[in-house]
Amino acid sequence: MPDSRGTSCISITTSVESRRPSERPMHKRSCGELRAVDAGARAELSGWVHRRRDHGGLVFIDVRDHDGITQIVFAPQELQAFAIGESLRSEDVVRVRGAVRRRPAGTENPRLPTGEIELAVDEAELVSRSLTPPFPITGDEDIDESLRLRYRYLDLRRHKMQRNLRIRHRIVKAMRDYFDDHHFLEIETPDLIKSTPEGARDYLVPSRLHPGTFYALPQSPQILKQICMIGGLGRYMQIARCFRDEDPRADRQPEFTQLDVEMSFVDEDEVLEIMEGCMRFVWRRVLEVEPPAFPRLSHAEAMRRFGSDKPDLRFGLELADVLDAFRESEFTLFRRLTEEDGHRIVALRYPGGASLSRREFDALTETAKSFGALGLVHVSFTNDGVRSPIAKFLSAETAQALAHATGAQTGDAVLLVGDASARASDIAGKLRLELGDRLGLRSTADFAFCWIVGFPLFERDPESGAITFAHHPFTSPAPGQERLFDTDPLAMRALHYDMVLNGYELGSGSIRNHRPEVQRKIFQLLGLSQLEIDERFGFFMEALQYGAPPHGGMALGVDRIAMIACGEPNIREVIAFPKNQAFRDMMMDAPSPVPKGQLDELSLRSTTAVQATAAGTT
RNA sequence: GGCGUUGUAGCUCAGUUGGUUAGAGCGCCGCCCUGUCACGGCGGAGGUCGAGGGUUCGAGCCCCUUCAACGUCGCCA
Repeated sequence: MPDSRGTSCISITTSVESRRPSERPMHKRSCGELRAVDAGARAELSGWVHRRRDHGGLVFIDVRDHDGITQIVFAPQELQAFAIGESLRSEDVVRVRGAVRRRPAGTENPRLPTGEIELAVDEAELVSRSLTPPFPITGDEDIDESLRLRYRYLDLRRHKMQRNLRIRHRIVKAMRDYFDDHHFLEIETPDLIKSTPEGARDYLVPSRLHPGTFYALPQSPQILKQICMIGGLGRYMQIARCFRDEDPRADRQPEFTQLDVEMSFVDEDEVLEIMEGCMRFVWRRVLEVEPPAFPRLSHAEAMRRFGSDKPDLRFGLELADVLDAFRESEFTLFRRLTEEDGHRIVALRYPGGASLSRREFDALTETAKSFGALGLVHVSFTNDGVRSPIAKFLSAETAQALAHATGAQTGDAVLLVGDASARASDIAGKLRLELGDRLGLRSTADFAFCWIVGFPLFERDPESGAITFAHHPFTSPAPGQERLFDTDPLAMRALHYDMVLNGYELGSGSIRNHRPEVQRKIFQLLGLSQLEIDERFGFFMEALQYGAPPHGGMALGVDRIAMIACGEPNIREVIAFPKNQAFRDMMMDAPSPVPKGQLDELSLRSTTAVQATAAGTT
């Protein structure tokens, strides 16, 4: 008896899961499926009314489902069906049956995959009426985003969202397949964990059973995946939700998804290799393009050549150092910069920039100022010679040196930014991106990956002056750096790496500390007392003392990867139910007040009076 | 939290130096139409010009306050 029950269970499951089109009842088809070869067959279609074209005596409806669009035709001879056909309106749900037939010669629609055929309806059922939608589901015009978010279920019907979520699915599926092939285990880690107040702010969840205490939602599964390594699991991956209670930014959600990876007994090269292999696999399989090998740049080199630690390598226009050209210059503003250490004068080639008007250069200068520049010097190389506001201070040799350093030709301009090194790099880096945009060099169809390596282990907080970690406190120093712990920690380099695509940081990773004494030393340098280390990370420090393997890994932002792959400017376009820029869910209206009784149960009392809604007062 | 942009019909938008009854396209409603596919034709309904206050004989337009969306900076293992 148990056997037969088990068998029947399995057979039900199997039959549902394997209902591929060919095995469904003969006439049930999707709206993207029918072709000329199906002419003559009977078919049943279900879907939404996409468009209607009512000719009085003949009604054409485009029916849409997840798979595509098929034209169906209602003729007056079919009395009952025709009455339904005439009554159909946008977004009504309809189920129809009839004969598939080739369209009359000359009326095929080459823009539809199903455009050679149509369904002649003889049986129709109005399954669901729709109110007139607040915005059109057809077409791809931009709709006010708050409307789209409020009626997300309608927005999701639109072609772009269907496409984007499909691409996202394929990306995540490819990631899982890749890591499965490489013998990784997908392991779920808990969402209710301990608050470890470093880095970002935690979301807290009050405990009913333990009044006055809180769980935290994970900012990332960092410690848990390291403990998986200590637990001997070898190779871990997870498509993980992460939660960070930071202030809203355009490209940020309070909860987001990471591809989280950790491996034991590996060095930096092995992690880079496996992660690069993953992205190349995903791009090959989902986008059918083969990205070139990822160049590796040191952090210092990226700042020097591109003015950014996440350089956009889709185009050149690299930063050129021209400090030396101004050592003897009469242009005192720049000559002074040469007289003390720590300054940069960066030259940027602006192809075709010599044709810009004075007014346009003024506007560009304003842009530079918005990046933090004190000013912007431009030098134009024209047929009539060199033109520049500082022309009278520019010797022929200096102009020549600028052209040589940047590769500027006649017709180009050179932009000059002089400042303290870090600021000059930053400003010039942003100007470079501005030029890339103006010249159309940042196509969403191009993909330029790279690695940034050789980060410092620590940096100085610009406000407090305190030493803080550059990545996170579990990052291992590079080999041989440990002797600097007590003498010059800011000079220590870390086994930390970033993956960058098209100017976006996709994520970062590191080799972790597996020796408890090194981990303790780092916590101490960050200013944690022994007591604080025990309270916050005691369980972790203890775990490290039971034979921790060397390990390392990485986390990549899935939302951002999907965004770039889809060519979208915003991660909200690749998330089914995103929150708006104020982190509100406009469909559900969250966050919202809760009934007082619910707070009482949690031993909570709000210090802010919120206008109670109907739901909040019950 | 700072700064910027936007807010006019269901949607996307126009609206002149402040001037009489606020417009267009699409959508919606009605009638006509048997080969359309952004169908077509005729007719119609639909507006607290985001909200509040002010200046003015008169405000969609000018001023102040405020709300919202979006962008941007601060912030963000």
